[in-house]
Amino acid sequence: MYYTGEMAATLMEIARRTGLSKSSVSQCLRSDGPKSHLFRPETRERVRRIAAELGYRPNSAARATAYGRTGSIALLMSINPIRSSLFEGLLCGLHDELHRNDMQLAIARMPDEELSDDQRLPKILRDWCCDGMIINYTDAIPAPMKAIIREHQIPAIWINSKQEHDCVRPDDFGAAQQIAQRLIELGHRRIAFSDFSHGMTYADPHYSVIDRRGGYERALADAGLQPEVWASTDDERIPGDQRMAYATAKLSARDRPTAVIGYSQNDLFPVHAGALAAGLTVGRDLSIATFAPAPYTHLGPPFATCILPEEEMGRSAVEMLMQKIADPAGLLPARVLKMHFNPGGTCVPPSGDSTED
Amino acid sequence: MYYTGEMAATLMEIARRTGLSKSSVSQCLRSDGPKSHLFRPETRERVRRIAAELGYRPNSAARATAYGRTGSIALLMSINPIRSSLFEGLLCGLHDELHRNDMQLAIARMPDEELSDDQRLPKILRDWCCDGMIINYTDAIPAPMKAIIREHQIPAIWINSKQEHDCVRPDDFGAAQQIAQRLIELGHRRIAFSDFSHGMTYADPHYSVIDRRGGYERALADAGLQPEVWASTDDERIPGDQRMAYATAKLSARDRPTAVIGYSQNDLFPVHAGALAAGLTVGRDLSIATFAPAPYTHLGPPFATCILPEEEMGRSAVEMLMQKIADPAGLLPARVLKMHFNPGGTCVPPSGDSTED
DNA sequence: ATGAAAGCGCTAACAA
DNA sequence: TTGTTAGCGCTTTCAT
Repeated sequence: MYYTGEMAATLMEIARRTGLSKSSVSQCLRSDGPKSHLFRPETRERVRRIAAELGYRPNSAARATAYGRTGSIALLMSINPIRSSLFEGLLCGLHDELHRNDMQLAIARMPDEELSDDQRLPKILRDWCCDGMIINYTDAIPAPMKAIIREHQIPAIWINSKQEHDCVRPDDFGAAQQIAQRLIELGHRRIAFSDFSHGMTYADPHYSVIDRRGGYERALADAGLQPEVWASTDDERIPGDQRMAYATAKLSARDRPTAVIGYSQNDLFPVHAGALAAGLTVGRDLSIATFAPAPYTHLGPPFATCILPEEEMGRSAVEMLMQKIADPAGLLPARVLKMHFNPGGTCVPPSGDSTED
Repeated sequence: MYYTGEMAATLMEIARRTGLSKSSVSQCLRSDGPKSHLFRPETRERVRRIAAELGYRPNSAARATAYGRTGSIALLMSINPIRSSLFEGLLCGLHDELHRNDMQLAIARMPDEELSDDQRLPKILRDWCCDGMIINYTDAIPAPMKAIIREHQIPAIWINSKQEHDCVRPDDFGAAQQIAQRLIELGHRRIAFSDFSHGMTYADPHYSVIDRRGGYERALADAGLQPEVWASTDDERIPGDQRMAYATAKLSARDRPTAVIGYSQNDLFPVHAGALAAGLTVGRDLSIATFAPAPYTHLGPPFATCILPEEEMGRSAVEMLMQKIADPAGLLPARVLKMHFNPGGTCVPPSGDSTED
């Protein structure tokens, strides 16, 4: 039943050794207990010491049974590839805030196939084993999942997704608009937007695919400029090994763009290489900018970057979830997080050699 | 206590409605229960139906209290930046195998500072709340963590780290050796190894930093070739914005290497760009290869890559952990996972224009 | 300042 | 084939 031959220490054992009762020991051991301050400091100290000697570890399952809260929340994700880069910071933020609340994080990934079969539901949905959920499903949200959460009124916060309520997400539209405006202010007239990975080839893309491009187009429209989008379409796909050549061609043209905004860093690498091939130096002859958790720094001057507020999103989500757990009925307004623009070293005025309007 | 005004359904409630006893209901509901097959199919069906109607979700805390197992395992990580790329596949592997065992994954990240202060230990170490741990600490392993795991004899498997026992890791040495041998077989005589990020600047680097370079050097030595390492040293740092220039210089020399092995993809981007700047075409004039979860495909032909067996590592770790939970005393021999080499499109014979020995 | 007792929801050994 | 009983380790209420 336990790891060792000897049983693990319990409250009962400590009670025996200290001559106190089980409930007294329980109180003494918890600094937050409703009556813990009623005990003599010396008593509490004695209890602590014995507990330490015995290597006592509270059985959190038993506590959860009695207390009615598990002390853990779950992060739900699709089993389909997530942008793992988004993960590191998010985890930090979640951890930070959870730790402040002395709670744990469980991770659950859901293959869509299994959700149809009730028997094979992930434990996390089948059992009652967490106090709330943070949902990182951005699209193609499995119906059974939503149903279960609704029926059982499980406190849940959506992240990285556009929802009216109980939701946190970065302001992708605003960020893209901001980048484009900065470039326009610097004097750029031809600004391209590259999104090789998505383009219009997905029926139901992540909202950021729409919004980043949307913000860019809005900024250009407001300034009376023509947008130029480099993206795969249903008619014209741009596979990985052709992107660099594509960029080279575009950047070799007489009316080439003087700046390129990439949907992500991955959309900028081929642009960077294409610029080199076209004889241009990024950060001098060509400005580039993108969206990422942190500026890319291994390829010359740091890429100008709108910083994805991953940590903040994690912290906000937990914060909101705590409120939701306290008051499951209340609807929380969506939080839209501003992104900070780090100009890095790749955002400069257009150089003289390019065609000015 | 519960989410809704109405209490959540319990075994007791189902017992009441079916006219059965609590324990009968418990057995009927679990297909794996020791006595579940003793009940009439019609009884079991009735119980199932009522449970479903009531929206019954087993309280896994209560179950854990009674059964003595939590049904979850924890992944321990440092709070310091991990290679997040390593994360996606690992998570898949862990999830796969855990799901087969109907278990859950908890994530815990440990800031080193807090570990000194006993009061602020992460819940995961302070409480008894998982059946075992998978440890992703590769270096600078916090002493209190090790102590707790040892004292409480918590079943634990180390991943991504060199340990004698209870450990799974990729064969970085062998993989590097394999890459180098392939290049040598192709006719390359000058093969460089680039590790801009680490080099010799860290006192206690991840074992792969040593082993990848080591495997490379061994292969070259065996073939009687001179190694050429591009790495930061204590005397000569190569910051991010100088790497490309560094590579350009090296690749412009008359006795330039005809192939470069990068410690990671990030070490290859500057090389790729440097090659362009030096007028070389990667995959024709220059071969490159590296180690990664998957070949990089957004920059011309896919990078030749030794595939990090993340999923397999995750699965193996869980598998071993299950054994360890069953028999905590037994020592499991370390598993060293072979990597598969995917030649992609950047591994070709040296072209004629380079200096042949 | 401390203890006794009841109960959380579940499992398992033993009866019937 | 089903019920009874006794826990699991903890928290909380109510006495003292």
